[in-house]
Amino acid sequence: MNEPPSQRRPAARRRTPVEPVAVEPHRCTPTEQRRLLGASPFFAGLSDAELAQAAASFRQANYRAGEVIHRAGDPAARLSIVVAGQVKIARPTSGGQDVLLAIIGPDEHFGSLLELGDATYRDDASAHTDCCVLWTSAEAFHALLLRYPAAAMATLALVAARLRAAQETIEQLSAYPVDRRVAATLLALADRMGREEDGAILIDTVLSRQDLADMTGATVETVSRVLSDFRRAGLVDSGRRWIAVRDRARLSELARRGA
Amino acid sequence: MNEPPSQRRPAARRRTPVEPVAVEPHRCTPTEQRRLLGASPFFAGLSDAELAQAAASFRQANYRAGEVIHRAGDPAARLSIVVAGQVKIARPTSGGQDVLLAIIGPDEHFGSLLELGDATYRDDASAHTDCCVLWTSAEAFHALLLRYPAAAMATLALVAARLRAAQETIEQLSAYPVDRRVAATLLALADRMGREEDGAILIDTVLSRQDLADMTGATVETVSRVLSDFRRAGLVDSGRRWIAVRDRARLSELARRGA
DNA sequence: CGGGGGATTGACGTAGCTCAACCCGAGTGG
DNA sequence: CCACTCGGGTTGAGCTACGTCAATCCCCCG
Repeated sequence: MNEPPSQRRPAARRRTPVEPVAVEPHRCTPTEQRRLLGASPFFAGLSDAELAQAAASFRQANYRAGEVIHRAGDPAARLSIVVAGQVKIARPTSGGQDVLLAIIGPDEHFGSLLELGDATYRDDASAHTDCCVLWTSAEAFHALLLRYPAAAMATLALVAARLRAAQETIEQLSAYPVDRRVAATLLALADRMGREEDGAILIDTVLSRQDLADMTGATVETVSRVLSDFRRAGLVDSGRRWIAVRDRARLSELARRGA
Repeated sequence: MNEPPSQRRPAARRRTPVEPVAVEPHRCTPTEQRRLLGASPFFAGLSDAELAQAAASFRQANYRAGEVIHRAGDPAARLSIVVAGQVKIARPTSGGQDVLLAIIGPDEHFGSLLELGDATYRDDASAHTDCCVLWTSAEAFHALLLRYPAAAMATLALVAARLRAAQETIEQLSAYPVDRRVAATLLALADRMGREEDGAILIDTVLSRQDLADMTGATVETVSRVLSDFRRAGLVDSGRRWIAVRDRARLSELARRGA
């Protein structure tokens, strides 16, 4: 104890704790591709031969953080599965602000299900981190689902899970004030991509106030105020583009029953 | 012309125009049941033999308007397909208010997809009108989907459509003021269950201000004010538990670009 | 004809948005 | 290695859309 003051970090540590996650644009071999697809929920349980066949219709694409993958209004041609990194799905609104609908991680899909019957994408997709995706045409994916019922069931499960999450969001937006929505969003993020970091759960992705605002239907300023309150109350720890949950129990209490 | 004044209806006609839709609790025969299932998107294209087999796992239930079908928190056991009438899916919130997630009509499903992995229902379901549903256990439905890939694809399409609708709602709640949300909701309702009624599109179901408020994340009072404005502007016509769209074009303009 | 539930309207309070100033940590180029 | 810059974050001071509370109205039913 009695460390030199220069070594002690302030009550709320404001320096970036980790973050600079860089996925080097790996180019995977066909074998690697097959392995990745086989490990994804979509094609789990396929035989090697089937897997090879399925994998044949996929191509690979790498994106740098921030790069646009497609824009709302573009012809909806592709179905993509994220292999590494994260993809941000945001819906532009007529007011200019964006609504952040999802951050898609490994083994999750985005893009066009033929089932949706969409002629064009409704959302912007961009690389939230450096990332690598496998993609195929909407038609080819449809054909795969018809051919491998297990894949169709897996897709159904994933879409159903998203529907459930969307309904949760609707409930929140309809019925709860901003602080509760922020709390709930932080908890969800911590569960999906939290990492233990000396006593707190660090949300292991770059996350700006703007992102959080777009996720909760609030403004940057309001989110900033809410986070300041949370920080003062010892619920979270936060800095430039990072947030850690410090007191999960109390935050969860707040998310469920309000301040 | 020059009708006796007693015969002329006021500018905004306030008497119930139609509404009292009563579905007499019909009890359908097994044959009838099979026909209905065969006509539904789920089991379209099955052979007669397959259809008979699928239909065997379904039972029938009739409810009177207002009757509770299941409550949030009940063990999630059933998957139901609406045959006639409408079912209201509402999520109770911790503040006591309800969020109206959907009004389910004929050939649509509600309840538990096994895929969701829910142990309990998350929503209340109640008969919005007198209605008739065919139901089966979540497990049996799951088995049917595995057995008939076409049914799985149809279910996927329906769930995907709901996801799209939910995302639309999230966009609205996040980014647009109440009047636009109400306008958009009225248009959607008019499209789904509108009926031509002397120059206007009557939304052909009982619809209270409270229902509309629960659909748009607003309060009864606000919705009432918005509707009064719409009525004064000649956009809609409304009365006790009914609404008709009088000027679709302008209402749609308002829904897209704001007042 | 009376009762009751839905609807309307008004007065008022406030959560959260807007606008604006300012701060600060992290790259960047000299 | 330092100074500059710039994007992200914070904080404050109004303003307003919408919620709350409350009174009144008016269909529709018994």
